[in-house]
Amino acid sequence: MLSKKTRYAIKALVVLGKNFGEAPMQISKIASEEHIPKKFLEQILLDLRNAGLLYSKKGAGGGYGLVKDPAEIFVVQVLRLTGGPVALLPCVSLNFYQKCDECSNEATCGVRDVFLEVRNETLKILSETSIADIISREGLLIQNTGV
Amino acid sequence: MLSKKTRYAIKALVVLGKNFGEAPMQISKIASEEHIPKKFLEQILLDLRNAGLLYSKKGAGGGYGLVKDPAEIFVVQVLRLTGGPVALLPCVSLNFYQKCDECSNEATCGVRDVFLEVRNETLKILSETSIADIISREGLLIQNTGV
DNA sequence: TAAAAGTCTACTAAATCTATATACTTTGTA
DNA sequence: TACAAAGTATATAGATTTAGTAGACTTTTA
Repeated sequence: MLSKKTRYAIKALVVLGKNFGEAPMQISKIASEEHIPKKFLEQILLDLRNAGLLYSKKGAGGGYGLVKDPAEIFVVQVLRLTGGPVALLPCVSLNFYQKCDECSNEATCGVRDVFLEVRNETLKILSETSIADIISREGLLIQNTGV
Repeated sequence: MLSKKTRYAIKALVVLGKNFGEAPMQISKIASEEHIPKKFLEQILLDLRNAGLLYSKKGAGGGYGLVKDPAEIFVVQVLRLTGGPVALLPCVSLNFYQKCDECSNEATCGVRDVFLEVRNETLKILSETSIADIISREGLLIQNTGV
């Protein structure tokens, strides 16, 4: 399961993606629109800023904005920045690798092999899907459900 | 990430799968072979037994064994029995569904839509892969790595 | 110069996970 | 029949992680 942190980060980026090109957006606006605790969101946006995904502007009229086009920000990046490993086992994680301490031989572990396959499929989707894709999917879903 | 519980469960089933058709196998043997804390493994095997995957035999010469052929036990079942949801978001989980409390409209949520896709791919793999498959993969890996 | 808005660090409460402890029941066999 | 082997059941402790809160500080604009 993704942590709340990761989920909030994605949601915030989607909102900022819709706002791309406009004036920066305040934390409190994002927080209230997306029902995210403001203080928690502050920390998350700061992380994303320090990672170079967002710019920020202090003072009156300040806020946050995307540095890059939402089509160039991929979901997998957000997971990694917010500490959510893609893999289901530490021994198949690219960025959060750890040896399974109960496993005697990684190279011949059948369990690992299965979860390697899962990771590859997951990674494929998440590294091909951008914030812009999420936004356009929402458009399609709204059409299809007639909401 | 899968919990230790889930990982130990899969490992234990693989060992029992290799032993299928033989006399029941003791907890302590499985525990020492797979480097799993014995007391913890006891609980896990008991769960798997109560779920109908294993039979047990008390007393001297007792132990655990698979009820069904390892080819008929799928990884997805083990995840579910040991509380490891397949989905990365509660709102796309089939067996552990929960509404995202920050989400206003599930039907048109683009984030959800992406993780629905991830879940589908993951589910496909895990519900097609059996304990027997894991065992035969190990055989292949041993050949390929020349160990 | 006051208000708006982000920055930074620390802290806490709750939940969950992992593991251990203890006492009990059943079964086989010497 | 008694003892040892082995599973059953429940409780609990310790560690870690997660989610969220608090508060004091800095920058910017009007």
